[in-house]
Amino acid sequence: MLTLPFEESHMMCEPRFGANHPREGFLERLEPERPHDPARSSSALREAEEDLTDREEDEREDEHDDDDGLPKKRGPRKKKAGKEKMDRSRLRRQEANARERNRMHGLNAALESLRKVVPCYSKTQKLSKIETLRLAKNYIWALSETLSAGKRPDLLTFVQTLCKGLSQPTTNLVAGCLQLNARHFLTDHGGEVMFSGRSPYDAVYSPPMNFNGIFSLKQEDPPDYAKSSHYGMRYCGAPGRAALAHGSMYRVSPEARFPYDLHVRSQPFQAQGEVNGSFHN
DNA sequence: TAGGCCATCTGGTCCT
DNA sequence: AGGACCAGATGGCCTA
Repeated sequence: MLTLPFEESHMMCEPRFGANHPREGFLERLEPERPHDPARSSSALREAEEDLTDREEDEREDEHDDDDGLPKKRGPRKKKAGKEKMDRSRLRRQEANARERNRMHGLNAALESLRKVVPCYSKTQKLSKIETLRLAKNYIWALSETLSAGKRPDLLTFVQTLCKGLSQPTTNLVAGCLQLNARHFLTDHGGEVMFSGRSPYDAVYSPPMNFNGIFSLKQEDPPDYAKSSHYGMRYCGAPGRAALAHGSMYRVSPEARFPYDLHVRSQPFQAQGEVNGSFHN
């Protein structure tokens, strides 16, 4: 791990802190208001130790300067200047690291909020970053398709769209969230989700939970979705049945009932324009 | 134990 | 000059 910038040798030794070297205060000055993170704390502490060790060396040098009251030149000034430059460079690096951490934390926070508005959010079984982005893309696409069609999609088509390009575990998770049997989906090499050929309605539809308007089922969840999300899918009834072309890519007749109502802020949306407007708000 | 995922550090590049 | 952004490297953790 490249976590030992510049000189490392002193870090292998016992820290030489005196009782009057407040580490914590220094750390707080370095990176204020960060949530506790063991890994991060250790690295920050390491950085702080480096810095404090350097300062202590400076102070020790200064102690020898005034034995006879005259300022003594100890060692080349050039070296001191170089050391100051190095200290400054190191400090800037530490500050840059802190900014980078904060930036990544912001990115992760945004990703977490995205997780909460795509289907199948779970605190305990979090989607990976890449799967979250893929699922979000598919979700937007699926909703757009639904709007364009102007009618309810069938569940399996919807899930099929959701699962395009997702890994098998995530596909299973999505199918599980939607109370579908994942056996009915096959994934080809291109990541396209195919139906195996069995009737989708062989799958058991146990009553999905209405999760405050979000299309996230069977998951434990904070109850503030209705507040935080604009769009959701609400389960509204038992699915109909549709004929399948046996052994072919799964298609469902348009008459098949989709067991969900699309809702915008708990109101059935009427037009795509409204949705687009809301998105841009 | 290998592989996936993640957090962090780091140096480079671009922009203000 | 300094901050934001990015990608590569690295090591830790977890799971199959």
